[in-house]
Amino acid sequence: MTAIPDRKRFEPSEVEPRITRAWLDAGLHHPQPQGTAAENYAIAIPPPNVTGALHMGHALNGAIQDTLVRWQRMHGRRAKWILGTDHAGIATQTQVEKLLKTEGTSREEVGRDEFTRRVWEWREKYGGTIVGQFERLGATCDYDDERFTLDEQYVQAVLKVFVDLYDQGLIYRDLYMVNWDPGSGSAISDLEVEDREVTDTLYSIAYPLTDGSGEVVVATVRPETMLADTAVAVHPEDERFKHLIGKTVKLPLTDRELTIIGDDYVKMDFGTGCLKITPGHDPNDFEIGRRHQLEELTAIGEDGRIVEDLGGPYAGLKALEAREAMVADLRTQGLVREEEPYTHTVPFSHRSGERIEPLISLQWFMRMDELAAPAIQVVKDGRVRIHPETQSRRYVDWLENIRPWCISRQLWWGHQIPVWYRDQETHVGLTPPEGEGWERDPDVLDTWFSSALWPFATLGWPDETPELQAFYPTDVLSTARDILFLWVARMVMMGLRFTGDVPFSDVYIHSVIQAPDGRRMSKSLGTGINPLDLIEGGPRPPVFAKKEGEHPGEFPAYGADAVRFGLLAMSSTQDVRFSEERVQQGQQLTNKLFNATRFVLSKVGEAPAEHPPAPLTLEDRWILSRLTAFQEQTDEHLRAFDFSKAALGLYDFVYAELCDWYLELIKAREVDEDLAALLAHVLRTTLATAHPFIPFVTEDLWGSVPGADALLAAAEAPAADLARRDPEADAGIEAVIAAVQAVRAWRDGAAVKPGAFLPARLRADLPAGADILIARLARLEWTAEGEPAAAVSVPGGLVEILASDAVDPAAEAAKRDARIAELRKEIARADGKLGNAGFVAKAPEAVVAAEREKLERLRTELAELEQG
RNA sequence: GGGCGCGUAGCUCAGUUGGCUAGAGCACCUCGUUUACACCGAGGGAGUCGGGGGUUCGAGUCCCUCCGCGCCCACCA
Repeated sequence: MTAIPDRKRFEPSEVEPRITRAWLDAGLHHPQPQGTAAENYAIAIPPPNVTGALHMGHALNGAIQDTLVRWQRMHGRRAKWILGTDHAGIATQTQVEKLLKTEGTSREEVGRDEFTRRVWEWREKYGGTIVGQFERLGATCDYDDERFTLDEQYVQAVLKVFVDLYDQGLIYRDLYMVNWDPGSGSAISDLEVEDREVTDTLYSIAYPLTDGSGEVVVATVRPETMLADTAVAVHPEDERFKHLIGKTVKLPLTDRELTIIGDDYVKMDFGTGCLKITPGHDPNDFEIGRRHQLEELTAIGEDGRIVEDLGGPYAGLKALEAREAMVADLRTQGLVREEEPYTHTVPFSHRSGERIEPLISLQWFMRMDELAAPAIQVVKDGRVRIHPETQSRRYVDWLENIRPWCISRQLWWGHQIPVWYRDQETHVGLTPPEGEGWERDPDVLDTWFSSALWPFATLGWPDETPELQAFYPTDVLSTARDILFLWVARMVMMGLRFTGDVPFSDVYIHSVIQAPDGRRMSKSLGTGINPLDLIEGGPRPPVFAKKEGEHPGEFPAYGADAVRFGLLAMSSTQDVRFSEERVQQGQQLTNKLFNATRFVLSKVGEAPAEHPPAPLTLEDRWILSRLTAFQEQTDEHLRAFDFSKAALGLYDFVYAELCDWYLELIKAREVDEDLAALLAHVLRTTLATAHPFIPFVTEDLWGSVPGADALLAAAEAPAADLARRDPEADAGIEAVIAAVQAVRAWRDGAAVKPGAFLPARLRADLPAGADILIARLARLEWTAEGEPAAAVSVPGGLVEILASDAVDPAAEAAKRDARIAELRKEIARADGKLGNAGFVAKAPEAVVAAEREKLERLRTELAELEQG
């Protein structure tokens, strides 16, 4: 037991490093792989990118997961928070490419092997940053067992999954339209594409009929793709054009002829009603092309330039340059009928930010329908529960409409696809084929392919390891909404397929924390905060200025507890705006606990560590009752993933019930052994219950509390003692509080000296012992002598303030009249309600009775006042 | 175009299956050097619950409609 430092404030910066050390030394973050997954508790961290630095989302999610893990650990479960990082293909490769550029070289120049070596080197250097930042938050991840999605063992798991799925016919290679990202020089999946609104020019271009009988006019925003047109389509029912079906047109700028086809995809009322069909460069046209067995031509290559064989004079131009040149030529030929600005949504790469170029290319795909069905089932039958519930609908909808997943990426950083080619032969396997002349597929797998195996590949799968035995399936997966499909759904599918079990039983989708103005937190917008700046102090970005226009100043060093508390308190089932006040509230809470502990310790000395004795007084019974309720509610809120309520409930208990009332109520009491033991018990239980939320301050204080040995983080949380629930004491102290508040309000209004004890008479029906407490906190002195000068309504009656210098009769009369008016109004309301035959007849009896009781109470109070 | 969600005090948000005089934190005002805490305590003002309509004895809560905002999904050139 160590003495609490003699200061008036909790100083996180002094405490946190020491406590972190103690936790790490104790090794509580690293449970032995024993027992079964059912009796143990596990959370797999959403692996941050190795390139990443901690942002608000990590901090919030870190606070959530650590709260859960600590809570379960303190309830006796072997708890493992699986830690690791993701190799993050595109993001990491881009970083290192940038680095190479500063060195005046490039990926292509150094070659694949050297490039990969450089990425590893880079990873060794910067990859640890984010893990250290989690430690700073107080996160008790399993630092002794850190994984990386490119660890040798993990690679083996990924390759095995690929080979198995290939053998089972779910993975195949196909020539198909993909989202080509010119930024990364790779295909990307549908989920990595985001739509942005763009204003383009919509060109109407005339295609002359070959029989010279006229022309059809098509509308397009991408004239440069016309070199790959293979048809013109009209709606088969379109009276204007249906007679043209089967005829041909001459494709301008070329010598080719296109057939006019009918397809009901074409909207008659949009554009010109004629649609140029370019299967090689538009996903819809691709579908139409396959329906009509059209040729699939490529006009724009993977480098974003017009290709040689179709390009003619435009070959080698970038797509946009080609557009200008072609439109100019079309104008010269008089074929541009109309040009108008046109705003529409266009796909962009989520990663590189460049406009997607739909291209046909040879890629690896995974068929998803067969995997999706069981993943839908487990959510429908509750084996996987998604919180909040509304998200499960999104999950199911997406899976029910799932499409093949393009899993190959034209990158060098990642899991290289285990496929080798030699002439017409293909070898798919965990090891290279025998013989000469084989060449391995240069592509790597989509990063999410390996992420999908995270909950079991981190535990050693496919080997039947003790870790897998002890911690799979995991319990909770906590993440942001945007990767429900990218990651969560795929983990469920892969988990079911390869382990035969769900990867986790609960998915918690947390809020996204936005800037105070409602924008996304983002570094480039200047709307982001580095959580470490909140913890340790740092610049406050302008959008976070306390008052608009004022200099934003600096964040004070709030400390990790305050930040954790603040983030949990502001979180919700939907997106929320960042609120520095909540963090401040957390800081105040840590300080309050610190001082409350100092106070209690000054009272209890070496209190016995035993259970509290039978409580002696009304307030003792009350605080034990409230403490029990607090424990129960905290558990309940955590079980429901309601972190905000849990955090705010903690604040309320500590501030209101414990400090404002209980500690004030006992201040004047002599602290005997019983009271000391009780105080120590209440303090220990409070610290233990609060610990998962604000681990540093509670751990620090725990070291000074009698009867609390070793580390709080490793201690067993005291179970809520239901026998201590005491409705009678609850009601009793509630009445005391109401009475004290009423008298205080009266005193304040009457400008009575705050320190003065006023003579008064209690004419109210209150539980035994209440009178002493009221007198103590409201500064009254009960006496039989004296004339009443003022009356204060309290539960069960009133307090008569007796005449003294402190009371001004005129002011009293005015206040009494005001209260009488208020009462009359409320009585009229209640009277009207009870006079309503419908109400009395149809409302539940209890409601009617309560209303009657209330009316009675008000009438009594009115009578008392009018009489006085 | 579909789907989900939101609009409650100056700000950020709670308000369980409709039912005590609609709440909290912060901000604001007043008072207080009561030895745990001024990063504190006590007290106070402040809301046509986005608008309109409906169901009901009773609506912040349920239904319809309109307005404003956010997110997700979707192939209109």
